Amino acid sequence: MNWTDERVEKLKKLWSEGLSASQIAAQLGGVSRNAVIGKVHRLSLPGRAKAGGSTAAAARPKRATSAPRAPNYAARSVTRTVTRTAGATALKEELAVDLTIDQELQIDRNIVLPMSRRLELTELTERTCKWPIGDPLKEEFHFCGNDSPEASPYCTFHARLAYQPSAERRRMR
DNA sequence: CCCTGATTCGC
DNA sequence: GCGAATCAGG
Repeated sequence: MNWTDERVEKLKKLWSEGLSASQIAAQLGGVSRNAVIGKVHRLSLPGRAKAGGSTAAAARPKRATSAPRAPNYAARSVTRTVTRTAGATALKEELAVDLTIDQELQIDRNIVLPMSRRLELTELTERTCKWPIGDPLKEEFHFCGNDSPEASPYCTFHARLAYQPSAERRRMR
């Protein structure tokens, strides 16, 4: 694979967006993360903020200091709205999620869903969350990609959604 | 062990 | 210029 103008342009774009070298390599295809890093240097693109940082640390949105969680021992349901733009149309998706106590969600302000690494199908590995996000027919479709423990197909968050016992069953217990 | 970027150096 | 090997780090 050679560095066509197109590929270089894509590299620049993704790098500036804070994707890791390996993620960029996976999206470009046909190159290793070393190749990407090497190219980044040759282009003398700005490096990452701190050396040896982990997952797109520079681009990771910093979370506001967490607000105190309401001490509520009953399960409750929360509806939240996610807005995204598709073309000129703003779509709204509503997710109703059953919350139990001490779920590591932030009910805080806007940041409701755990950040995802927005991995492409080809970027998934044995230990990345394979929870699909978005419409498979659309460009922005991706997978969660967060760490999935113990060869689980999902991260801890999505495993709870995937394997959520029915409300009935929970009441029985 | 998993991952990250940085550097070196033979090609 | 390229990128695998290696290094340094979380």
